Amino acid sequence: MDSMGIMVRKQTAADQALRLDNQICFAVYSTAHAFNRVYKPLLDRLGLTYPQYLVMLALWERDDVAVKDLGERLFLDSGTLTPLLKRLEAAELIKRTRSTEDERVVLIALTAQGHALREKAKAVPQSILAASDCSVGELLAMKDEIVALRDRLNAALGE
Amino acid sequence: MDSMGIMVRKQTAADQALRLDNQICFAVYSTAHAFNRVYKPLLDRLGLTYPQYLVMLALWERDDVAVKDLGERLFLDSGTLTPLLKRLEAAELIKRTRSTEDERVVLIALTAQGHALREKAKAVPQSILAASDCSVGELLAMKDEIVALRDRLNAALGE
DNA sequence: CTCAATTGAATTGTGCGCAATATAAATTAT
DNA sequence: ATAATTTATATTGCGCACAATTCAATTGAG
Repeated sequence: MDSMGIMVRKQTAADQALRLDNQICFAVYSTAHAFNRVYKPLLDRLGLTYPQYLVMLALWERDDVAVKDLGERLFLDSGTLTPLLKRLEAAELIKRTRSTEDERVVLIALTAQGHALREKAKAVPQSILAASDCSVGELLAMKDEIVALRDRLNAALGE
Repeated sequence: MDSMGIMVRKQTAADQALRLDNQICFAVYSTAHAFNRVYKPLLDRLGLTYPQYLVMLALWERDDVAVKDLGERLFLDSGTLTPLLKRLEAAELIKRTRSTEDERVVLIALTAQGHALREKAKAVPQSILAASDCSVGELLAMKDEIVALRDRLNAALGE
């Protein structure tokens, strides 16, 4: 109520918290999509989608790894990775082979083409940096903050 | 080459930039998924998915709006929104009606149930805040930085 | 050693996200 | 007024994400 006795909606903290513009989750969600859209034309030239690019980044650092291991590094499960990896295999960028030591494990290794693609990919980060219109230092600082948030969120899940 | 004349791979800036851990895009991507996983059990109680929750947040601020308008606020197109809105209509949270002034336009309005759901949703942000294990001030500061980045990325798209 | 429990991957089903296309309504140009 | 263009939404197809389930291989308890 205001002083005239007319019903006025009180803007509580809970009301404020529900505003779209106040939500960090929406900021993160919409920025992820913005990144995806900036990456799209660059990755089209490599014949990769953005999630496939992430898988290739992980494999360029270390391959001959289990699907499980890849999933832990990328925070993805087999439901996402299995079909994605089959598409990368169809594109002859990776090879999937059952481990002889443990027949449950499928090992992912890069093919020669998969290794070679890394050279073409080297140009990508530079383009992204340009699109972000931001210094490397600023981006790395933000990255650290966001990763810290992600890790706290993931920790909350495990409780 | 090192001093012994043995071939040693030089770690160039381009090599560093391809490291998964150095990529802000992966930080944003994986944090968006982490948020989604934290939201899931909370939103299940409301019968909403996370994108549906975002649509409801937007509508609680202003409804009786065109699909186009909703899309601009959420950075989504009709290919995403049309089926999502049909599901919200099936759940009787919203009503879709053709505008009489412009028959191309579909107006989205909340139903009584749609309005009512807002009360149940008020508890959500508090739970997210707790999971993020972060002060409101820190989160708002990060949010502003991320939104600024998103806006620069989107601006780069328009060029 | 045997059987239950666990583990790693694959499968199924649902819901985004988006490019490309289609369609109908409105606007503009001629 | 008619044709060409633009605009708003819908549809189709593909590729994630992820929950839930299945299945085979491995491990562990008794």
